[in-house]
Amino acid sequence: MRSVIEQIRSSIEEGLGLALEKLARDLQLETLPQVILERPNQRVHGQWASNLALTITKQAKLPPRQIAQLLMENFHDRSGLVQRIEIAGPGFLNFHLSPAWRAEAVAEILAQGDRFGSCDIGRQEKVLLEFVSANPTGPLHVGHGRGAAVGSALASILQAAGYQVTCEFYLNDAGNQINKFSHSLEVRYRQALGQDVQLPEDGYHGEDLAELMARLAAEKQDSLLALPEPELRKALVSYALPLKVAAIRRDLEEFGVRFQSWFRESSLHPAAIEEAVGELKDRGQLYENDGALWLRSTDFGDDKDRVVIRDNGVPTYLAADIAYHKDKYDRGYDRLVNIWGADHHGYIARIKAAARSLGYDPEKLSIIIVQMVNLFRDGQAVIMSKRTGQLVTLSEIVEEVGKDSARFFFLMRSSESQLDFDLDLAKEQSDRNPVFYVQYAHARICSILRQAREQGVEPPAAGVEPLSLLKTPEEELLMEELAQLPLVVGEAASRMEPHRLAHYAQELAGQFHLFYNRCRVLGAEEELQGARLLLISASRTVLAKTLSLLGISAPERM
RNA sequence: GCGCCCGUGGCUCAGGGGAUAGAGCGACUGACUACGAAUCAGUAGGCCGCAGGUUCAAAUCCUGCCGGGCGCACCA
Repeated sequence: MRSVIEQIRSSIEEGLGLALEKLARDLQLETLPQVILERPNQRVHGQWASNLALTITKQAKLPPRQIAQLLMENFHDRSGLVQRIEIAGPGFLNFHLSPAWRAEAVAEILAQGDRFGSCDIGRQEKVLLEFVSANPTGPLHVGHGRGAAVGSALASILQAAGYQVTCEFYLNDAGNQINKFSHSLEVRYRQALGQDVQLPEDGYHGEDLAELMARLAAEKQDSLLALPEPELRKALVSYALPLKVAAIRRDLEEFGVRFQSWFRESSLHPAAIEEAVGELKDRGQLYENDGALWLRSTDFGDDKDRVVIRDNGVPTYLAADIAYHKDKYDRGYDRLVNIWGADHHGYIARIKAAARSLGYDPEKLSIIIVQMVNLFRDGQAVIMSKRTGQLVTLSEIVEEVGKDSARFFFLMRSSESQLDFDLDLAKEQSDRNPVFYVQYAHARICSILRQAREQGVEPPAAGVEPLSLLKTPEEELLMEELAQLPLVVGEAASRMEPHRLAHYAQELAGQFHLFYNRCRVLGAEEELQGARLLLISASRTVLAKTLSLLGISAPERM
């Protein structure tokens, strides 16, 4: 089902399309542009505008305003909600809607409740959304936090936009870094037993591993040292790895992030990798050089060819990742989406090249790059170093500033911009903190509704009629803002940009606060009071829905 | 050197072919004996990094430069 605002838009687009076709016949135009409506940035320009006349002025060999005039004469509106069309500026067509549209839009919100905001641009396509996928060799840090926030919000948004979404975490539980992991574990275990051994330079220096091994040492003393080294390391990994994975899972849950699927890299070893490599070989995409097997990724736009099987016969990380992506493609999704940190952007070309080499459509695979996060405390950048294990973990952030604030900060900027995360601001419970601004609007509404109940004031049955009483500019602006949600969800989904929802939340909250300061709800004349109660109730629904799409709570009291 | 991202009011960032470039914070001035002042109103503040080009129209697209970040492994 399409929302009122979408129906109006498509009705105008359709009418304009027909007008254009007629004009094209009269003037014998050949190529017709697509009719796209835009929201004018100024209210005096109406609710919708089209630049159609400007785009065909050259072809038509007529001045744009004259074309606009012809289009306007040929235009018929099916929705019945277009009140007036004007030609403005260089040749824009501005569509002004009749006031009833706002009441209809708000009535729809009240009728749909938290289902409002959905749209169907996804047409139930199946999407596999992979994100976080951190190595289970250490805790999640801030960077993972941003990826987790963006991924989980995007999942909700895509779902609301009519996609079937599966969230997947790719668990690197095999390969070289597990070897390094096991080495570090052994060192930590021996250290816990009092031995003087040092971590390798490229080992995992986090304190978390030392703690784990101290616990194990307390439990088993030195009994494990009787094992030969490979067995010892294996035993340490099988003790530590599940605990690390569980810790990651717990940190994510506390951050409001859940995965339907945890895909283990180890499940690809060796059969799936051999199969993928075999297929590349059959397709002539591999060659041998210096004892290693190389993928001809330069054929498909990569900077250089890549080793798939090392000269010692061990597959590279890329080989596993190719097998993993082959598996994803073979599972039959319509779209694959990966969210990667900016430090992995150089990897895009080779994985896309690999997909093409296997005969898959690389267009199906989108990779969202999330830029780095810089933490600030007391106005100073917080220095982090992965090598020395000196990093701020996600759980520390959540503990310090709270889940809601952390999520909002991660989500309020475009993913492709670096993010300055001000810890002091994020935990500040004041008007400087945007997340409180939005939540406060919601709490304020709840407070009014609570008092209305206590006073025995009943809002009227929801419908167009009572809502038509709302005529002040603040009321109209609020109603218009509320109606936008399905469009914002659609844009955020199709562009895969969750930050649009965070911006919308702030705008909507702002519009509500403005209304609140200008228009008295309780104590207004009875019918108007009723209408306003309906309006704030719809506002509550839309604010709560927007926040829930972002994974942020909508408190009734603060 | 090559590749990707970013450069927009003092600060942090939206806008990514269209009409007078927006918001928040910060600064200044105002608004609570009525529903939550965690709010609202107003003022000041911009050659949208620079230079070319494409276009009826460029912050937006193209090219080149200049800054900043991140990558450039038979690591993951």
